[in-house]
Amino acid sequence: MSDARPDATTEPPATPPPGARTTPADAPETAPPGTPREASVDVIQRELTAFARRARAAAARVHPEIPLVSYTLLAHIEERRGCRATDLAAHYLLDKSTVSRQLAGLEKLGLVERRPAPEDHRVQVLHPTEAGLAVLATAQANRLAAYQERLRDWSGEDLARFADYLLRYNAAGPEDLPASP
Amino acid sequence: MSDARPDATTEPPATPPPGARTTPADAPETAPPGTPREASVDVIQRELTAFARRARAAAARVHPEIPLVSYTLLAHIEERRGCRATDLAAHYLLDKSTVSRQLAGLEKLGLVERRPAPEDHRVQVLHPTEAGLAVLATAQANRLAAYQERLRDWSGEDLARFADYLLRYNAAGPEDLPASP
DNA sequence: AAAGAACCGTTGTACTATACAACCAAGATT
DNA sequence: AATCTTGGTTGTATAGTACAACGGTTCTTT
Repeated sequence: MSDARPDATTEPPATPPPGARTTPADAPETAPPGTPREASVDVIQRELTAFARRARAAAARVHPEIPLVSYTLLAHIEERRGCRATDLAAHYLLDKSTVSRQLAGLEKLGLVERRPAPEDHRVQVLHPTEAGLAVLATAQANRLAAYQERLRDWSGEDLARFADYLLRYNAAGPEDLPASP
Repeated sequence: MSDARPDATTEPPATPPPGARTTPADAPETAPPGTPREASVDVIQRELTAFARRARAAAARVHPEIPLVSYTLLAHIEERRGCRATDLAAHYLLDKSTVSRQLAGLEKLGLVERRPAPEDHRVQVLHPTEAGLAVLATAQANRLAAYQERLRDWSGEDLARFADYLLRYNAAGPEDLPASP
């Protein structure tokens, strides 16, 4: 309660927007049994958006150590031991230049290492350094812990299903992601 | 267009991860029935993160009309007819200055209107203009349509449950959101 | 009532993330 | 060889954001 925040902590509109909605969805706080598809989709849209929106704001707080979004890239590099910059760009829908600069930053911080590929002399194979792995490990641990905490009260079944839904949602590919600003 | 993203799903796993863990976008795994809590949480964490990351990238494509992230703010203003700038800042964990500038942009585009409050002369009550409402309606429609498309194959039950999970997840409040970098 | 604290919003400054375009270097095609 | 293609870097520009300092307001306290 640091500040006066009368309206809110949660995204779902306190008051169902009267009219002006394109859908009859009144954004129920908890989806009742007979929720029509449109309503559910609307809620999903809004909630995912809310998540994405807040995620950015919260990011800095979680690992201020890694000053960059490039934490993600580092994670990816680690995940598949050794990858090219282009892979990262493709995977995250980023421009080559962006990735290039991010990597430059990571390298300057001593978190990644680039090695020329023996075969193709154009590519550089990226590897996390020791420091990179360490940073990554703690960051990951922190984040996972935070999620564990947040999801503490959930039943195992719900967790599994939620995870499943998310996988399914994301599996559709990044192309047409209609998400939040 | 020589995009940097020919495909995000086809990138060759330069070195396939030895473990069971793959990247969501590459290998949509399905959470097996007996998934332990930790695994589920891990998946949830990763998938939500992935979503957040991609969301930003996709944002511009969806509504290029509204050049700003401020679409969100506009939506919020509309949602609760009339609100103050500080509310927005608090709600989205943004700095006052950021909100101020975003609003300036929206105003310059003729999408919002600020009126001094009769009572308190410090505050300005924000209202969407006609144009603002229109823009918002179409943007919302587009986005919803995109989601509908993406979720086309889902059963009504799954949609309802997914929506429910998201609500539940987000309801915990923005404070400790441990999300993606 | 005067002084001070608290609040709302703007402006100055700075930095990150990002895109697009132009470019260079190394392979691949013809 | 000449030309396309691909991987990466650099130049330039633009959002979005934060932090700090500030000028008005309103509320509290003396």
